[in-house]
Amino acid sequence: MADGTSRLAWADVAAQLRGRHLRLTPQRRAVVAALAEFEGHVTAAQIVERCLEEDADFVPSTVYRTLHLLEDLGLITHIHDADGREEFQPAAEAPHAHLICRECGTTREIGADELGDFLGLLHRRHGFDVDLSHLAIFGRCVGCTRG
Amino acid sequence: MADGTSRLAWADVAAQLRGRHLRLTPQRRAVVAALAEFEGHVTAAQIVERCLEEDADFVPSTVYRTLHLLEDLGLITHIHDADGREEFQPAAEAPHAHLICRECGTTREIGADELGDFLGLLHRRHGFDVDLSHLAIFGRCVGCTRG
DNA sequence: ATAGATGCAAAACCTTTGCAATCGC
DNA sequence: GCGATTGCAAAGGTTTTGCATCTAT
Repeated sequence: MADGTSRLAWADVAAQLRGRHLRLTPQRRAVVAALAEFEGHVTAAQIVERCLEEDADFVPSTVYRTLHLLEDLGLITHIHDADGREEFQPAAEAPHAHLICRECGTTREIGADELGDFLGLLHRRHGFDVDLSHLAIFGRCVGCTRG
Repeated sequence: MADGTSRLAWADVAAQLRGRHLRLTPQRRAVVAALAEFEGHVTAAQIVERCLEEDADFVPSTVYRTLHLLEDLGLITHIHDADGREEFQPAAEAPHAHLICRECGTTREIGADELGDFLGLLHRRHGFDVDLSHLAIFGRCVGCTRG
């Protein structure tokens, strides 16, 4: 996607599941819906909470299983946030990294194009292929530096 | 440090502690010694294990408390590894980032000089000051790409 | 002496797992 | 119906916390 905002496409989820003889259950719908709602980086806990609002019978293990399934299907990815918790995001068609402010916790996306030759440099120099969607860059954001 | 290898200086630890009326206990010595031994990125669990070898009376909570204290003092920093566990390292005088292979788990250090204008770019473009020592870059290393 | 540290044990947290029951296909 | 999926409940692993005791300064 050009604008950096990635959405989890229903069609993709359905297609992937059917293609592998996996099932589209209400619980999975709910998790996907929750992911779509947040439109960005979500903690597993946030998904659990959202799903519980919808249906009190929801259970965390199902959420985790679903999230890991979606990840296996290549539909979402996860990074670990500043506190070490899993934070999921739709697998963007245009992969992007995250700038995470250690002071206010704000997360901001930046695309590969904003990294300059960073990726190429690491590849040439170390033969290292960066997994951009798992790249969490910690530091201080503008606001906190000025404030 | 110029060579990228950072050591935790005893003098710094002692100075910081005394300056704040904190105490240099045997347990703290042991943790610092363990950190020095590994000379790099260490898991909290590794420190605990090492300390237990020295003295069976060691207790994990003390290790965690000490590590967090050292971090507060600015002597060490930590990142979260691929599994979300805390991984500590001496606060390098020459800060460096880490290349972490998601396949084999190998970690490799790279200095600011190897990042090209990456840091400057983020600063100019987003006003974002990267905390280099918390930068964990995930991807595939040379070995795993070739293999 | 006295504030700071430790050990212990328990809890908090996040995540995973086994298994019988259930339900989508 | 069959096999995938769920709920439940329990366990696993990591990190934190309260409190009485101890100790470096």
